[in-house]
Amino acid sequence: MPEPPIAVAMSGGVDSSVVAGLLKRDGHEIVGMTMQLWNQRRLPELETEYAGGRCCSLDDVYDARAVAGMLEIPYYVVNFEDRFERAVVRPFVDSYLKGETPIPCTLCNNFIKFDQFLEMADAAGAEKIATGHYARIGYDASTGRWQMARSADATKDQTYFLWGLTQAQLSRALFPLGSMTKPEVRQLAVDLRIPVANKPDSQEICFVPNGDYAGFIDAYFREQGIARELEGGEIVTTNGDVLGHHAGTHRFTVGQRRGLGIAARDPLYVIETNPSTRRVVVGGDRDLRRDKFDVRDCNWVSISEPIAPVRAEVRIRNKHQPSAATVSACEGGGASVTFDDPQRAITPGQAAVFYSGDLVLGGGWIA
RNA sequence: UCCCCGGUCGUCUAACGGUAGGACAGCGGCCUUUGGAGCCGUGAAUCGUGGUUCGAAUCCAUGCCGGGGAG
Repeated sequence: MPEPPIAVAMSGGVDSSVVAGLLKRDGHEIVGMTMQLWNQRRLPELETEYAGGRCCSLDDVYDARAVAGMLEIPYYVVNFEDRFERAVVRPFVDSYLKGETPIPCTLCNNFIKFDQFLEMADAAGAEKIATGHYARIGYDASTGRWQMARSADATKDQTYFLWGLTQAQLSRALFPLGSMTKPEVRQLAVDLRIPVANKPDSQEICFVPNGDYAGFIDAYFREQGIARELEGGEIVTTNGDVLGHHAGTHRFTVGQRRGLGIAARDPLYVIETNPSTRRVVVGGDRDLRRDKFDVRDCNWVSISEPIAPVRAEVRIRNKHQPSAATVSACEGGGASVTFDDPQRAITPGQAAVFYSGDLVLGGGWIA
């Protein structure tokens, strides 16, 4: 009885190509799939001549197909554009207009890569899916839970974007790169004769080609034919003194320094954005620090929802050094978090991920 | 109309008569599978005109502009 195939999500980049190569080398039956998530030509006004390093470009599909061909595995391009727009792009836009700062990568993981892609794997007869994410998954027989831990390569760890995965999703996911370092992966790519071994890592929001997310939001609204009223407003201090004007609160996020255009004795940072008053509040570095905040829609990963407050190291942005805190789960699936020491720029819409050492306890959305 | 005070990078602000410097803002790069942050680099000024002086942002005269004053 042959084992069912493993569906490998192949972006055309080094990491997922190595995953496919590794599993193939180890004798697994695999099927390669590339998710088509966004048509880069949809908003032509955002086109740049520099097209590398983002998902769903024709070059990336070409690369993925070439790797699959070299490995002699079945390969499909699956079109998830509708779902991607509904579950990722629109929430991303709405979030900014609400004065938040979204994380599209986490939504994409929750609703695309570990949801619709699993359905596609079912259709291909695959029980497991494998991706090039840097994180570790394990099963704890004593609690009966799937656990997630930070990757061996701390600099590449992606658990900040994966905290939303459910037990059901984790039970079917394989992260073969979680115990490797990036240099090892690149070396492996050479050893396995993967043609994209030297391709640069992707970065920035995959559906925003030039890094100008505000420009994307504007272009998206124009494409949808939705006219927006004037969005400019005042830039004010925490005391309400007007220092200047801006062209839309969605162009700012908490902690932001550049782009304010206001000269002061010391640097000014965005403290909060308020779409209803169209005000952007600015202040000094010390005005950014807070120790207490709430999260909503928690997902508990390696442990079940705790009844008593738990001590944890909490990360509030991808490259944030997790910092000691107490986390108390609340009614309704949220939690309140209190850092031992105040942290800078705790931003609504971003995620807070709770760790115990390398173990991902869970996470939630900052309210 | 008269009398004071003051005019330096985009902004704020330094410089015994001796290379006009800094901060903030801007711009560029690095970093980064979110947005920020951070780091590195970079352009940019003595209100005009005369004069004194080896040498003027600095001293003198005058004009212009801004603020304040017994009309």
